[in-house]
Amino acid sequence: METKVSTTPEDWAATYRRDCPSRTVVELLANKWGLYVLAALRRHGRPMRFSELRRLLDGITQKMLTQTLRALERDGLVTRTVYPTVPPRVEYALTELGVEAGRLTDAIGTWSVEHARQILAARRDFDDRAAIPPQPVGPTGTGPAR
Amino acid sequence: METKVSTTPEDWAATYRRDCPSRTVVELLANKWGLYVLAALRRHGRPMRFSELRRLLDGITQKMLTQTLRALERDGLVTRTVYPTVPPRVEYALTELGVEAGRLTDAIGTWSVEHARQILAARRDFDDRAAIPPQPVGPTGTGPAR
DNA sequence: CGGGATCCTGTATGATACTG
DNA sequence: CAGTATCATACAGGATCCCG
Repeated sequence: METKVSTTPEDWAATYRRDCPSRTVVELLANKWGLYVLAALRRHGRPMRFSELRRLLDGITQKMLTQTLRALERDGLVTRTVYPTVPPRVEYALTELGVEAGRLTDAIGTWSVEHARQILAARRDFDDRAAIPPQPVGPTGTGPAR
Repeated sequence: METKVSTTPEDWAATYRRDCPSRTVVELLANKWGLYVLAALRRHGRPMRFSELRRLLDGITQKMLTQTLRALERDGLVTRTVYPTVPPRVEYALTELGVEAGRLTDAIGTWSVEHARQILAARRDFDDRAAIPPQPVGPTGTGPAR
């Protein structure tokens, strides 16, 4: 209530409908590679080459990178410029829209880094608690050596 | 304002490494259901019941919802409270951390709604351009009709 | 170098049924 | 109601090979 956004609860309800167009947009951003590519391009501040992105994003395959870039290009978040030089040279740059989206994905990336430690701690904690032998019952051994 | 740890380009580089812990966090948020659940809880402003979430998030299966909530709980973003009433009643609430994360995912959801029209237009445009007949080549297909 | 096209497998996700 | 357990499968994603 304290936050003043232009979207109303009614808009949100529509968002949750599986046929809401915005869902396809969310799903574009809510995918690790799409998110990383956008964040990387935004942080880099200038166009990047295909291989540059590939090298930066550890673990991404050529297929996934191509696929991701295509999807982003298709939705108007990045532009693809081909320089017909001898060794082909293709650069990807963010559009205005892409920069905006990049701000959001960048924020997630940054937040994740800043809270990774805390979250991983909570995770270990949870796992430990779940690993406690299932034996709360009975006055038998307080500590079932199991 | 939260303690803003100045992120440097070097930090980012680490982010892109597949073994960077933050990646697991990103992947928690960068998934449509996780994103929607967080956003929904945040927008709702108060705890929600399992079935409430299920009804709201059109298309989510009980399995996915459970799985998503578990993951969020594990990472300390939501708390799970069970009221041992006759018909079981379980409520999910955001933790402080969850509220923060929710701000980010909410932002993505909101942005997606606000730009869906524009993005879908770009998408149609792209598809149309791609659909241009692969060259109404004149006489005798120059290329092997495969 | 920057992909396109294939092939192939693991996992994510869905559908269904059962339980406390 | 709020799950857990199972089974079935679609699709994401990895590995390869090839081409302009």
